[in-house]
Amino acid sequence: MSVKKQLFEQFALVGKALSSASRLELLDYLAQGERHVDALAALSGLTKANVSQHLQTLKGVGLVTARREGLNVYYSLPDDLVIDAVAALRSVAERHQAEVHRLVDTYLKAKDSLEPVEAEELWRRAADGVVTVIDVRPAEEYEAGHIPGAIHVPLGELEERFRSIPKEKEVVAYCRGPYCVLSFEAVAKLRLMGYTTRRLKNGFPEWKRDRLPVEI
Amino acid sequence: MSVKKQLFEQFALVGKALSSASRLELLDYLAQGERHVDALAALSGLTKANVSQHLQTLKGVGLVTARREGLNVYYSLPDDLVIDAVAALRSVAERHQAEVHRLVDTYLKAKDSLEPVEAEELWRRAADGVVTVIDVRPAEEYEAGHIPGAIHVPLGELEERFRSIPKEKEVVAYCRGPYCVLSFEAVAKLRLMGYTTRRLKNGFPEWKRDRLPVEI
DNA sequence: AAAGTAATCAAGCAATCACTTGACTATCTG
DNA sequence: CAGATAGTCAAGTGATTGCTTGATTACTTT
Repeated sequence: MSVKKQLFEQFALVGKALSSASRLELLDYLAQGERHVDALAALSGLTKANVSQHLQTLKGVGLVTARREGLNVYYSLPDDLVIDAVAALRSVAERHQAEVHRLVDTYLKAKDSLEPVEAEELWRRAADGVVTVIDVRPAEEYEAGHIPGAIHVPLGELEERFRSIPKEKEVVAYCRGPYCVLSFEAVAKLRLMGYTTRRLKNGFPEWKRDRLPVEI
Repeated sequence: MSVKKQLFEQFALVGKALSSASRLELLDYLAQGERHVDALAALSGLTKANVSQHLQTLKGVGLVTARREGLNVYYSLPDDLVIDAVAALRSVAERHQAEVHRLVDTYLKAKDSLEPVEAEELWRRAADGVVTVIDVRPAEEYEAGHIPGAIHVPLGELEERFRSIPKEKEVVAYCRGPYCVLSFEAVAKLRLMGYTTRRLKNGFPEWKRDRLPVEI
């Protein structure tokens, strides 16, 4: 085997030692200070024999050091390199997890976003302030009456005016009715910009018909 | 399973991905730049299918990213966190390896140091300048004749004079003969000071008897 | 010396892993 | 469309791993 391969083999041994959740947990406890085997077993909920084996594995690659004192063997971290190594794994995992979450979110929202919001649900959530309602109809129609608190953003002006819409909250777009394409297009554009967006199931006429509050 | 355990499970996945010498080698190539599967297979000497599998593993925890361009899929490192993680493993491995080497050396030298040097071997190595020869007998005996190039360091003056003995070279101490304790004691003291030291198997009288060169 | 406690060792099991082989998919080119 | 190429998938095999159980060692206390 080449020298290079041998080197990587050595590094891999360290990786192998760090490839078990139990061992990482033990290292986490040891990062707080010296512990003996029974204490670690109690903290982790593992059997004593199992903890002992994990500690041997860690000791085998220099991730922990042992010191006997009477009956007890105290384990501890030899230096900060160990903490650095665990932290590095953590960073990679966290960054990747964040990416996974984002992807899952996007996917789920994409599915949900095809499901339009019911008027009753929208009213309830708007009252809680957890959604932004936007009206994408032409100005005349907006001025003739709209859902209370709705921001008027005609579809043609969406590109210039989307900055006024907070990105944190879900956005619900509505227009003239269930077959009005304006809100579909608004949702599509906003989603491309990174918004969580859905359509109101029906439009403003239905809202009014259902005796829900109207602002002029 | 507890949230905490789940977290460690995630970190462990990253460790697992880093627990194979082949994968670390692939990451090393990718650290130099984007590469497609066949190129990595050629560089590493692994089969294409195997490289592909390793890359899937790495991608699974976000250690590499893939980009398709025509027939080729180009892999690369998503960010410096990956390099940091590998470097952390490397550091731990290297520190530990150094310790292992030190321990093995100490052990081997300790064993060897019990084996006295043969006169013929000493003469050969002294001619090469790779050993320092010290004479620990009293001044009168040294002045009556000694091994050429030998430094006179009577046992009683060892503590004050050891600074004149280079630490890099092996030190060979001799005195009156195989049963002369002076050289044993000198060896013991010098080893405590960190020297690599052995005794000459026999002493100066035997050296002279064997017609080896003498300096006065 | 005997009893008791902390830790380790040893054997065994199911699960997982690395690697191989051969088939399959995706993409480009003639 | 057929043929070629890059990459992936799927199944199988031997080796390794994590954990359990019960025995053994190391040390202290009585």
